[in-house]
Amino acid sequence: MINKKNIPKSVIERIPLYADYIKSLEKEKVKIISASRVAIDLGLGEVQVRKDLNIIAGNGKPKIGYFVLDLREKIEKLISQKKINRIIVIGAGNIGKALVMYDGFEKDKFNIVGLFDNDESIIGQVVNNHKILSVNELNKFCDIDIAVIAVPNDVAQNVADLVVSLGIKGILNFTNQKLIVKDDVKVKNIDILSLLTILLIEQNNQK
Amino acid sequence: MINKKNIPKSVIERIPLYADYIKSLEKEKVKIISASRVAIDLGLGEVQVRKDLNIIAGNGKPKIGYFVLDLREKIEKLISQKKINRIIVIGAGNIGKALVMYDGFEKDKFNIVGLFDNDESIIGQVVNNHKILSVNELNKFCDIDIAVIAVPNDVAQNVADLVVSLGIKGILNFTNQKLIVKDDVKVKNIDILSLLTILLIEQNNQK
DNA sequence: TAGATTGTTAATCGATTAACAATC
DNA sequence: TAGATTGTTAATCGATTAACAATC
Repeated sequence: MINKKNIPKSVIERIPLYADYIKSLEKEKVKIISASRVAIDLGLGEVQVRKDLNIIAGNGKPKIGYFVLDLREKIEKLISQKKINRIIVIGAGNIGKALVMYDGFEKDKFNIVGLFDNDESIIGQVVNNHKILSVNELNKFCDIDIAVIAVPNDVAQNVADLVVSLGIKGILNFTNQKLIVKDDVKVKNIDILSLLTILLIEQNNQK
Repeated sequence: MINKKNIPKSVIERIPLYADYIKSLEKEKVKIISASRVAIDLGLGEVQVRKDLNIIAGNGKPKIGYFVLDLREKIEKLISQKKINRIIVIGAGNIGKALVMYDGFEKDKFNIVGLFDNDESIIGQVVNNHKILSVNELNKFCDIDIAVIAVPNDVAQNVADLVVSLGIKGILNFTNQKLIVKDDVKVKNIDILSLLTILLIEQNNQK
């Protein structure tokens, strides 16, 4: 694959925001948009948006703006070459089940293709059309883009090791455990207790 | 209240990590710890830890290190004056229910004191000892530290407005919707679709 | 041409890291 | 005293913002 220019981390993190916004513009049949308009609508700085869009798409027309269609295509290409991305969820507890029940995925190019657990007493149960499978069957699945880990903290690292050994390159980690992985594997953490704690500190620190 | 020295955002975000670590040291009866040991155990830079601990506690003893007990007390004070912090969950869908079922809260000084929804057909149901209440009853609750918003996107801002009007100063937002609030109200977003998208971009961008 | 908008270069800001001074 | 560890000051790095140049 041809090497892309490296996009700064901070810009990458804003791409989903732009993606949603561009989608809404297309729905409203807007054809052309200026950076300043985007900035106002998203509550960002104008210069920042101009720079971001330049990095992301890089072909705005002075005096005119950006073609919405082109922006959408450029952003789509950045996000993924594939139309549908395959996700597995490991851990069929409360969080795992909630994810499988969530119906916002299909619309947004994510497809949950497997739900796994190691608890014999629930394997075989069906949650929203997904049969809970044994983790032993994990290796039968291929071409997985992202694994969601929603197991108890103390087995999280083991599960991560397994997932990495299968060649999966993206992990969404719902546990409290900091996962150690090779650095070509990307991990995002959703640590609810930490976020609650940070909220308390920020409240407390502001008085 | 006396004004504290302002702790940088980046340091605040690492405090939960240190807090957990210090707790584990106390469990193992460790009395004294050095910054370099902390750095190794947490996989952080040594200088960063030294600076963080200095900001957080600020009374390390050269040649000795930090007293674990003192670190724990300083961190606790930063996190909250209160022993137990009161949380409400708004939205008794999959995510809301999963949160109420989660049993890691009590141990960690968070207490869910109310679960709310506006769907008449589920109000009155009981989830893990929490009766689902009507959002109309929200105003009967006081002294709430954090509201978790787990409702459909299109009503998220309304719920946020309500929550803010009740004087709540911390929001954990599970919706896709960017919430607009007064700036003395702190918001943390858990946007699963965005995180999945960022994972795809990072994978794609690295090839 | 003049004005609006993009794109680029420079300045600022905050966070991290490196080098060194202080101290028990 | 010497060595280990903290604390501080300076350098570096990345992200944001400001100022300006380019252009349709």
